Amino acid sequence: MENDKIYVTPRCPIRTTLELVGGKWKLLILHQLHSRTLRLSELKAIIPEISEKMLIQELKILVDSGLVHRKNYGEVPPKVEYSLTAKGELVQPLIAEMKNFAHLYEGRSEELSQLPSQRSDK
Amino acid sequence: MENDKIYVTPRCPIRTTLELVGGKWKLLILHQLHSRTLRLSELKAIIPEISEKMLIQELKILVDSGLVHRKNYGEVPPKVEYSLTAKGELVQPLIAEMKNFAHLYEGRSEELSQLPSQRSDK
DNA sequence: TTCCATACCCACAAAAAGGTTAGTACTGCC
DNA sequence: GGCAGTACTAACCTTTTTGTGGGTATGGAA
Repeated sequence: MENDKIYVTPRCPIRTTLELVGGKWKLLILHQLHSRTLRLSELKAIIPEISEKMLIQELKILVDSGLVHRKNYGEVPPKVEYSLTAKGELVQPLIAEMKNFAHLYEGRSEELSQLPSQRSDK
Repeated sequence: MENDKIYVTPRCPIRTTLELVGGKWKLLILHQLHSRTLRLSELKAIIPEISEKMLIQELKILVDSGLVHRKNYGEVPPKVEYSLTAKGELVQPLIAEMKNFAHLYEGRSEELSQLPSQRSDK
């Protein structure tokens, strides 16, 4: 069996996650959609740095990967609402870990020694 | 914490984390270095898909950001060992969450004791 | 009629990320 | 001398990602 040499290549879950939520914007979008519904224009206002094209493009990818739900009201002027799917809500603990890591990384060395692997459960 | 009108821009922890461990390779390298010391050639063998240039480049960034420790033995032929710093070990829960997310995304939430059927993606 | 607002699309350009190939320095081995 | 092994550098190139500036459709308001 493969014992010593565990190559990272085959179906690595880290890579899977990277493919799903990697890049500059996806996690920020998913974070803003956490437990609420937003329209495109609202997302644009909340994340002003993202270009409209990027926002639309990333939302489409997230919809295609099943993390975001898109509800089109078919009205004029257009009205479309975005929200997280059940799978999309699964990124929440990941985002929480990222926040936690960033805070620990930024000069809170005192608390380094006291937490081996604090996990936030719900 | 997350309020209605919180813009994502100013010193967002998600962005901080993205800057530190974002990209295609950093998390894979950090994962391999978890609680062990590896030389460049060993990392190269474990992650065969990464080019040597990328590996060196990413390692340098990780050293600069204080996540990885570099020990140069000053010998000839060169011998350099890489390991995680205390801050570097902090990414472990993050990686664990990514693994967890990937598994949940792929629909293994309820079939823990079952043999999952081969899924061909990637 | 003209304009507005919304959620898009498209062509193109710039920037970032990643990859390829070559070469360096040093020592010990044959 | 010629070559192998190791951790790197540097020049150059390709691919991917991100950004810019335009345009579309529709119905109602002005």
